[in-house]
Amino acid sequence: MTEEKLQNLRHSLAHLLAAAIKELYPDALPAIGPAIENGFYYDFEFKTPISDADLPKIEKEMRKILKGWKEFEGHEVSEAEATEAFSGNPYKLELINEINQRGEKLTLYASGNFTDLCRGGHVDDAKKINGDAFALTHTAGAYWRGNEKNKMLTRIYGLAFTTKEELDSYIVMQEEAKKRDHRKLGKELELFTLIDEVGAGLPLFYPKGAILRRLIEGYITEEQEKRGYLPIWIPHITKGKLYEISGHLDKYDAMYSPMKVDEIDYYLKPMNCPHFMMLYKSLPHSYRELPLRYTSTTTNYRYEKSGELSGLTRVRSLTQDDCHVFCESDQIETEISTMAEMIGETYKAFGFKDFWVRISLRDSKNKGKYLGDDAVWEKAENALRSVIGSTGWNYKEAENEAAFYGPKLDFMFKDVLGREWQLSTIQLDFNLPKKFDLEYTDKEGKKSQPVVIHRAILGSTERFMGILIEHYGGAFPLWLSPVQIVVIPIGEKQEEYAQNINRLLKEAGIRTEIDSTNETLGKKIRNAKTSKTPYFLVIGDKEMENNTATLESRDAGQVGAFSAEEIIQKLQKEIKEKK
RNA sequence: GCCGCCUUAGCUCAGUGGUAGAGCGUCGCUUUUGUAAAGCGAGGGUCCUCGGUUCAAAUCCGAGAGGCGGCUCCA
Repeated sequence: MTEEKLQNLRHSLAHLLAAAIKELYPDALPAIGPAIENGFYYDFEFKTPISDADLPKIEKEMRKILKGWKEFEGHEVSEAEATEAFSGNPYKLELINEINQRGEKLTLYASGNFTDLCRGGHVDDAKKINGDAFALTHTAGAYWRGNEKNKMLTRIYGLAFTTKEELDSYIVMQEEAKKRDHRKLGKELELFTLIDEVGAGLPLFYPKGAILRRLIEGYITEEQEKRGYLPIWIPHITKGKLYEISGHLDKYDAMYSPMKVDEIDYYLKPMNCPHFMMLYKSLPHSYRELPLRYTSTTTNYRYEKSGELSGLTRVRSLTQDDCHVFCESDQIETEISTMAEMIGETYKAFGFKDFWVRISLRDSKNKGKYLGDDAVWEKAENALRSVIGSTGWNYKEAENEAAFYGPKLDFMFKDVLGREWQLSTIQLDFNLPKKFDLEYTDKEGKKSQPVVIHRAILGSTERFMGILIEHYGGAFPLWLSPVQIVVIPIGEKQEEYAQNINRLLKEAGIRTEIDSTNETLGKKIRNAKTSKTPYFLVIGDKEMENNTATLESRDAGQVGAFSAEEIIQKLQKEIKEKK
């Protein structure tokens, strides 16, 4: 079945859902019901609330109605006719009005005794809908037209495929994906946790999680320093004055309430840009220093709405690998190119292939609403386009998506449940240099204003970790594994010898753990495997006699018996290659 | 924040108005193990919190906190 036909099938099922709802809840008002990835949804205003428990009943009704359906009959109607047909339904009336305003034709589609306002796109014969190949999955609240000022409707989601087999295999896939959910693995592998008494959206990291964080952040630090990026450090609380200058104080809504220190308001920092600006401003600068690349990996605190929080992907304490490059406008393209190259290398190192880039540009028809010089905008937008165009990455240009202060690139990823998240970002900022009155002395000896490029590769360490955990399903490559090898003495007799091997590995910089518990070998191996550690060593009498240890790999099974030196060499070689 | 669901031992979860349960983990003893779970025993709970109904509440009702699925903005 073609993608278009599948869309038609799904859209037809949305109609069927609405028909069933009208039968079961005559006073419910249907609003809008499109086809989506893997299925469909329909939004309704219910007079009495329904919940997931009502779905089986609705599904049953859908199958019953489906039997009486043949084809979808469409016909054009006048505005008066349409308004008449949907009087009492403010949602449909709003849509009718808008369609009419746009000068488009109004069409109604009917099947059985259900009629809906619709632009078309259904299966030509309702018999083509397989009653076993769809399923209602869950209900959710959704604001009318996605605007929180509007009424909250009840959305019913459904899955739909051509055959029951496709539906079943999709459901099985979802079950498998749930096993890789970073929130589940975070607990199981002792990486991080959320604690009620600490607060919502404030994750705490166990030793293994802290090591993983350090490895990820350390990688970025190393890559940056190779390229002439300079570390800075900034405090986490700051006078309100700073945000008055930056303009965030009355515009930024995710700031925590201030605390009084000596009668003055101090804020937890929700972003780092103003501090970077101040540090730049506090020294005189020459064109010879540019581009000046300041970086800092530092935590921000943002008040995110409670309902928005989710594991590590949406939190209230987020650590950014932040960077601000101060440069001349002629240097924009080279700087962005370096950034893109670093981002590409980072994704490769962490095994990320599945992402796309959004290029947010200004509204070309309304250039007046943007801040900054037209020529600089032009340069910046072209630089973003040409750099991304030459990488071969998937990208979409999004006109009118740029901030008023500059265009940007956002790198988008999906989590195991198919939700999209932004990680890396490159943003031009023509506003802050002005607000902070930044300058440098140019070649002619005159004061000039630098361009600021804001950039984060990880985006936030927490979110990056969430995506990373799911990407590997917790089975990290050797260089990223919090524990790289478990040393397993079979019994007490080998304990001392095993401790010695463990020490040699540790001294060589290998992250090890020794399992000295009073358990059977089988149990110790099971524990090593369920912890997803890349390697383990078995040490019994045989190994002791030959001064070796038996190496087994998570991915490749038994490797063989080696001396401690050989094992160290093997692991170090693999770490170097993979990284 | 809003709509819906959920919250019982460290973890996964049974338990629908009448004295709080299981498996795993933890601790102790026995066992000293050769490639995915040894045996026995012990300990562990303000049943998320506060309030209400009831002779009696983990269970029913209300409010709050936290988690989950969505909606708008964002890393």
